[in-house]
Amino acid sequence: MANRIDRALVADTALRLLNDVGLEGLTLRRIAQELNVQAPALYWHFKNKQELLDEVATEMFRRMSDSLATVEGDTWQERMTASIREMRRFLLGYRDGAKVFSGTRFTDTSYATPVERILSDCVEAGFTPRAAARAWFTVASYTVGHVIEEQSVVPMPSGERDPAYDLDDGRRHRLEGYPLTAEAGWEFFDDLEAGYEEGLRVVIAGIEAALR
Amino acid sequence: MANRIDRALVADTALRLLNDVGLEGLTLRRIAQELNVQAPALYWHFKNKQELLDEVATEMFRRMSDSLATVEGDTWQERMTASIREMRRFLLGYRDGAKVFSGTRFTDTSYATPVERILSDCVEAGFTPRAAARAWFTVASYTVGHVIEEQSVVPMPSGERDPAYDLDDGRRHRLEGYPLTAEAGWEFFDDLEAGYEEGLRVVIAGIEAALR
DNA sequence: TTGACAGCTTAACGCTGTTAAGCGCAGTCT
DNA sequence: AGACTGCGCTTAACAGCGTTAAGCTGTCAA
Repeated sequence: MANRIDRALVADTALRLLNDVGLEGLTLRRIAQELNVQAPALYWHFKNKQELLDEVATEMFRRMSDSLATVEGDTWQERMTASIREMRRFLLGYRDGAKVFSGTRFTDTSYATPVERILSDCVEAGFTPRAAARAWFTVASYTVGHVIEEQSVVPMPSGERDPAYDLDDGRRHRLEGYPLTAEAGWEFFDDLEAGYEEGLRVVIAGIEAALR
Repeated sequence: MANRIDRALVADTALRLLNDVGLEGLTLRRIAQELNVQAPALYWHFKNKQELLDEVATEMFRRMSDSLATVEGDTWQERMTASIREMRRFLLGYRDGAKVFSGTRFTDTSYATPVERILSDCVEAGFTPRAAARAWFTVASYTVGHVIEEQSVVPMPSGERDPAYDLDDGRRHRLEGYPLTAEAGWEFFDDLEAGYEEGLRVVIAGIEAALR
């Protein structure tokens, strides 16, 4: 009778749902409900929930692929910066995006096209293949690690901050005697984007200095 | 009758249990069982499971505090490298250590002492307080991001690899036409420690170049 | 001796991921 | 045409999850 579902449709739906209910609320029953289907139906298409989440992460990467691969810039530094900046933008675009993305296994090789593009751009700029790979992993690890922290401060893509991270007088008082640590909190939590960008400049500069 | 429990004992027990059962198996009932107590008893000491996990992460950091703060080295580069290397060692020492650690809120200010020590070391070396904070966040984000990926390849502290990440012929065949990507997998998955160290050298070099 | 209250137990709730069994329909083969 | 096959789903159920409510027990103060 009704429309059949497949892996792609499930991943699509789960990804749309993610922004409403978060990773914790992303249950099989909730996904199934959105698809007008019963929960066990999902087991026809995925062997378990982890495999479904892997497909979701893969779909996330597929959606950013074009943006990562088609950046412009005169130097490899500019292009790598623009690429990874796009990746952060996409991760921030999904609730718990970085947590969903990190440590999950891609279900196919659709990631290969944009990655190959980025690596070959580096190689053309004079990197050895190994150095290109290391540059990418380094800048990607930094970005994922940073965005995970960012999303615990600002959980929703819409942008409201978790008040637990407010830099209020309570915090200032608790950290009396630790002036640098107190100021560091301000440096990190006040303007997450500026902080990320500065760290990104650091990593790119490091690649320039240590890997070329 | 029996010994009473408190937050510290619960966090201790949970942390010990973590290596046996992993983050997924770390349930309130399992923790309670280990403490010879019923699960709801934990709610006397924590308002919910997240608060318990926050305490676990805080205890993780407390345990690495001394190692992070007492490193030796002639230059700030050596000392920062040694510090963050210790952090990775500790994170790898707990199953799912990086996932537990990342994005959780510390429950007290016990983190401040070692952080203050590290930041002041940078400031004495000529950093502005803001640059010191940024340097630390950058290198810590890289490390946490990297270790999360590492622990999805090598889940257990004991060291067995997840065979799903084997660089077998299947993978080589799937990535035909993407030579750089194929080699990048080798670069990343073959020797995780060497890869981390090279990325760390990159980040430190970047701090040297962009933040001094 | 009585009362308060910290710290636990027992019982139960609604929810979770997951499995087993069975149903209905599309397409193939005889 | 009619039986058969098997894909894709349903219904029912299970053990275990986090969490809440209520009640019990021992300790200490008044």
